[in-house]
Amino acid sequence: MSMERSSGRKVVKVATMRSRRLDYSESTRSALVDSAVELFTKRGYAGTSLDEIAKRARVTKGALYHHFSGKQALFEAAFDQVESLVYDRLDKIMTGEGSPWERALGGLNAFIRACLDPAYQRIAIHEAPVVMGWERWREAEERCSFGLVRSGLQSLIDAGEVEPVPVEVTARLLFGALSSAATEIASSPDPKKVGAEIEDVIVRMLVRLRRTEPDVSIG
Amino acid sequence: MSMERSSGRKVVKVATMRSRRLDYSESTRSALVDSAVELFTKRGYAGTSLDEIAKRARVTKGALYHHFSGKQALFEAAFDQVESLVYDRLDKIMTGEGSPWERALGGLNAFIRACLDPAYQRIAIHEAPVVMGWERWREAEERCSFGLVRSGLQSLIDAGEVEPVPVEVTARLLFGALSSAATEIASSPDPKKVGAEIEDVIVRMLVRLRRTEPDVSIG
DNA sequence: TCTGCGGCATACTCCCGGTACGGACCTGAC
DNA sequence: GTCAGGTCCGTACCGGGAGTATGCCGCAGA
Repeated sequence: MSMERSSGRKVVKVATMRSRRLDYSESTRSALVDSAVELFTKRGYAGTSLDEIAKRARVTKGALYHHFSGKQALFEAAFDQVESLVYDRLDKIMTGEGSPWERALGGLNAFIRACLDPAYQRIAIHEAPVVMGWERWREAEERCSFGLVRSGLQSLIDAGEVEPVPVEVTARLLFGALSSAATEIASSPDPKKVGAEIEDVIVRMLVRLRRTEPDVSIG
Repeated sequence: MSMERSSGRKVVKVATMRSRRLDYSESTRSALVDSAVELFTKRGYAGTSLDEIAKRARVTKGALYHHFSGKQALFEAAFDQVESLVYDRLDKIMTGEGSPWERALGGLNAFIRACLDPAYQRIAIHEAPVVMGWERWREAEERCSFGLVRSGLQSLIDAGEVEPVPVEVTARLLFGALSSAATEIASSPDPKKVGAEIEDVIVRMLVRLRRTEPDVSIG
């Protein structure tokens, strides 16, 4: 974003310096992605024209097609941006400190909070499977949010915290429940309240799966 | 479909008889819906043109726009058709004979089998929320499949079969899990196997919620 | 038999995704 | 310096598809 000129100050040229051109190019690219995220979130994929996106990024379709092969590719870039933000947050929690149980609960809570973001909602959860095609979406989620859900569940089992359920299937069901819950939360008049209710029900479900009954510390 | 002429046989005109014109009209309408279901299932909403749909129904866009206000309206008609088929089957089971527990398990099984139908998959579960808008989709599901899930859960609780969980939220989570499972099942190389696995996990979850441990007759 | 209208076809308009091409500007070679 | 080549982006255009305007054809009611 900061595109200030060096205002006369002589800059030392260390080795092959990164060209200013490349900075500009990257800047317009990210402007396009930002614009896409915003408009796709507001009006959806089908309801947004490339001209609008380009205009909002203060360029033309020419620039857009220089950076992206088409509308779908731009959508995927927007998807990546939105998804990676959530992933980073979750990953930090899930691989952080605390017991597997605490980390799982923390991750659950973080995911539900992430679902309050309209962009994540509409782009990553709702439209992505339709726009990108389900196969491709699943593949992408494999490396992102869903991957964390599965590994979280796996470590709970490994740690002997919960009974050995079939990981793959259970994780998919859990992720599906969470995804739909996401929409429910975001479109409810009181998202925080509904979010808390949902979290509560899921935690109680998990507790039921627990082996060690004593010392059940629910968030 | 049966458009046979009366072949000369004199037909008695009882009161105001249903006009032949109306039969024709209704027939083309349903032909359009059938065509839409088939093409939307194969190529998706965005990938299907109205000309294709009309052509497959052996009419033109003119007829299409006579019966439907636009592409979305036609999609909703296709949605209704696909959804009502599944609903009828489920409703028959859920309100049929047997204990609440048996009926719930039967309904679950029927739903998973319904998910093997590509049309239900793609139209009702996948694209409907995006095409119709999530609000409208939710409203429609309220009266259809989701309504059955909730009422099924409710009667389980009323009958004292499972512990009194928050019905609304739990039903939503369950429905979300089932919906995503639907896709998983249909796009797997061995749908029947995956379907059975998923059913198994969900049943085990329900069993955990059960109050009366003895005499647990699963499937 | 005439009129009205429901059912449908034809011929367009407009919007939008995608393509072709050209021009500005930077960069490196000589 | 300058010239070639390449990157970055704007402009003009094309084709397809959703939606509209309009008119014909034939059945229904008088």
